[in-house]
Amino acid sequence: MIKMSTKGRYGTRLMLQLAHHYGDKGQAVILRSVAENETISIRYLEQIIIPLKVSKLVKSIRGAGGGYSLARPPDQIKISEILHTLEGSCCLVECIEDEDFCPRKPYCATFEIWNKATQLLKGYFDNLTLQDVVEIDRKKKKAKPK
Amino acid sequence: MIKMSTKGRYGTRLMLQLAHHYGDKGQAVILRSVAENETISIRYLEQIIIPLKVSKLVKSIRGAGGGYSLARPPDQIKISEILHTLEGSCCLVECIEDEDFCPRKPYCATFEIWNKATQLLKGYFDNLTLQDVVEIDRKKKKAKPK
DNA sequence: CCGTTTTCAACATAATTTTATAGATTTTAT
DNA sequence: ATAAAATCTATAAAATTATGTTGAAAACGG
Repeated sequence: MIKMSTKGRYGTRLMLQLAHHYGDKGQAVILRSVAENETISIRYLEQIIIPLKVSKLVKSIRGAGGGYSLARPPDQIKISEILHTLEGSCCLVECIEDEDFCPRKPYCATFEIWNKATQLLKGYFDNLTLQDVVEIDRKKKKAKPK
Repeated sequence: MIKMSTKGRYGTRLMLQLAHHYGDKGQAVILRSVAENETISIRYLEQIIIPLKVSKLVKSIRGAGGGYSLARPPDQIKISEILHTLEGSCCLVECIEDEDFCPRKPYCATFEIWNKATQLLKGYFDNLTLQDVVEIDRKKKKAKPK
């Protein structure tokens, strides 16, 4: 399985929840409600949101009445940014980003094919914003309400 | 990191080695030589080659003078077959292949985007054969010999 | 034909990373 | 003060990655 880690998947869903409330007044979303809506452990979400905060994709407000919110409008957040933050990158193999990861690179044919596949993915996620996903979500919920 | 497991990566390199010797007379390749060429533990290669054998991508010959060889010509082995055997699939997320994996599917926007990304990858690996990779390899070695 | 070597085959174990949970602390609004 | 919420630290469970040990089949030399 060429799989995304749970961090990337859960993190995107978390960001999607925040995106849905972006612009609401008094809009900070608390992790507990995300945890309930998405049935993900709140403790795990805490670990996931830290890097999102560090990379300035979300803001936090502490204390009662606090919570998290997007640091920028959803149409200015690329999915590739989320993945890059949570997965390190959206590369299929480390040797693509990390120059020194593997000495075989200059004569490695498999590097070429993983690299090409990675470019395909990157191209897709670079041109996809949180706003796009919000719209997919709304359309889908409309088509099949409840 | 949306990463391929080492099984997929090492396994492809293993298959590439076998492909290079396909057609040689007395061509069975021993794992030890693959292990040395690719600097991968021979024990780990043994674990990787078992599923490749089960799915009939490689044949084995036991005993002295034995080894492994491709079960079909390299231009008739798709990279997607190798990945499917070793990774379970080349899906980014399990919910794409496994119907029952996640109940959120009917109203999950992220499913849509992981699915689309998976189709991109699948399309690429479905149209790429071991022979293609062998040619990339030969071209690369020619360009920068030794 | 017999034993030795070569190789695959099977099983068990160890190390590492990923995934997930738990408890205690700090900050802030009311 | 009190309660709500983020933050910090630790730990546990599971999967992935890797190694070690022994066994079994086939070829080969004598």
